[in-house]
Amino acid sequence: MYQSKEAMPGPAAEICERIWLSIAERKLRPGTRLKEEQLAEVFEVSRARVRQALAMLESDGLVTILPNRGAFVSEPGVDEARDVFHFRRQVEARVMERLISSIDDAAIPQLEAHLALEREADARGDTTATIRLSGGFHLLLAELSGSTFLTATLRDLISRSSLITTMYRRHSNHNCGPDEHAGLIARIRARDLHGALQLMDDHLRHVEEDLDLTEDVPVVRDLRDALV
Amino acid sequence: MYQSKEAMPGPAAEICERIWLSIAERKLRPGTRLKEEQLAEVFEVSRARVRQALAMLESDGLVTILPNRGAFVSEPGVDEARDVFHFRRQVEARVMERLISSIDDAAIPQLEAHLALEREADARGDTTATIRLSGGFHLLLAELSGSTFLTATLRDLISRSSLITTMYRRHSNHNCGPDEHAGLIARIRARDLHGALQLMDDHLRHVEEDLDLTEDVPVVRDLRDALV
DNA sequence: CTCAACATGATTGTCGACATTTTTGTTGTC
DNA sequence: GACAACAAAAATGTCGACAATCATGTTGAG
Repeated sequence: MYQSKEAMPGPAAEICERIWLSIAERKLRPGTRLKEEQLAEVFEVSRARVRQALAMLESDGLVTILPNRGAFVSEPGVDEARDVFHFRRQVEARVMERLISSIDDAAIPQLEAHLALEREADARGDTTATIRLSGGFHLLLAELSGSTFLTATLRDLISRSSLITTMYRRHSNHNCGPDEHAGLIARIRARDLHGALQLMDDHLRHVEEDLDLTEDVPVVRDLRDALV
Repeated sequence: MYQSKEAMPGPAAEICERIWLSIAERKLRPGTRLKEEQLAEVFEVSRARVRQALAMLESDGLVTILPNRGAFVSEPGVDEARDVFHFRRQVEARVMERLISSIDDAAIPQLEAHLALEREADARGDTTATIRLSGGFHLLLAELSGSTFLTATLRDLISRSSLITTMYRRHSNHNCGPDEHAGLIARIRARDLHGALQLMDDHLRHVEEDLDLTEDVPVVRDLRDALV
């Protein structure tokens, strides 16, 4: 879990970014093997860079590295998926508590500006940007709450949520609509903690309910684990 | 935040371990610069190894890496310290909820076995082992709760708590006594959720109150940040 | 024909050397 | 004597080549 957003090894972060985007766009499907040499060629960087990037992505839970075997796009199971969403609801609740008890009015415009970006991306049908900005909204909430820890944790959770969403979503991809975000801003402005908590919880459950978490897809990466 | 305890680059983990221990033993004080070459010489490994280890320790919050400047033992401020403890109380509460709702009796002996180790270390005055085992108890609780996420998060929190404790502790180092852990086991065995939550919260507050978090020690690492 | 042992190819892991950046020390000028 | 520009030293960042490991394909004995 990287905490400072921009202080990490700059050039490697860009590789992360592009791989992340490819996963979000479903170009890279879960289970796909990520060969270092290949990535190095595609991105025109050294293999060491790729290695750094993969290590970061692993700590974000997006890829799984098997020693001497290679890196794969993670395939979170349904139990892990539910775990992530369950925990995320808790964390976002804590964020909201802190935020409402400490936010000053000067911060509200930041939220509205972000919301505007979301609506714009949504309007022009830019799915990738929508997913990204949607997570960014929640992350912004955490940053404004002033807790570096909540921020770091939520950042991790959002990455995983995104991957889970791309794996298990069944309907179209309204990954979490800007409208509900607008409602959250309204509650925050009114310092309505109870309402905000309620809406946030509904919001997150809504996202989870859009997923098909009925059956586990036990695509094992290592056959040794399959025949146990 | 590394999740799988043993699946990380094995040899590098050992370096982590030893640095971690040195920090816990207060051999390495917060703010100390960690030169890669020097560490490589001491541990008789390549500099690349040291680099890996430092990257891990950074993600655990124990060291801070400034690009092109080097790695330093982190110096969490009082606000960050309170943040960590506050969040940790929340996480440990969630752990306890899950644990008590899902634990089976076969797991109890594991807790007791761990407690025995703690008592033994405490009895022979092995401070380092005591600190380590004390954190390990809480981590074991998380593992038994079955949530990989809670476990990973708590693991991170415990690392930071340990560093904070070494920085701000004022009394002797009864970092969190085995006796309170025994109480927790009793509550768990009795499936007494309310009592367990209460005791856990007291326990953690107790640890925090033993610290001197009155004044921030603004030891800046980069002078450029000091004269702003 | 089956299976085990071996050889081959591909991929990851590791290390040492070089380039870059920062810091420290020196010199020279005003 | 103070300060700025420059030079030397040290530490970090980066890269390419080699070694270790794993998967695959082949061969040969039973």
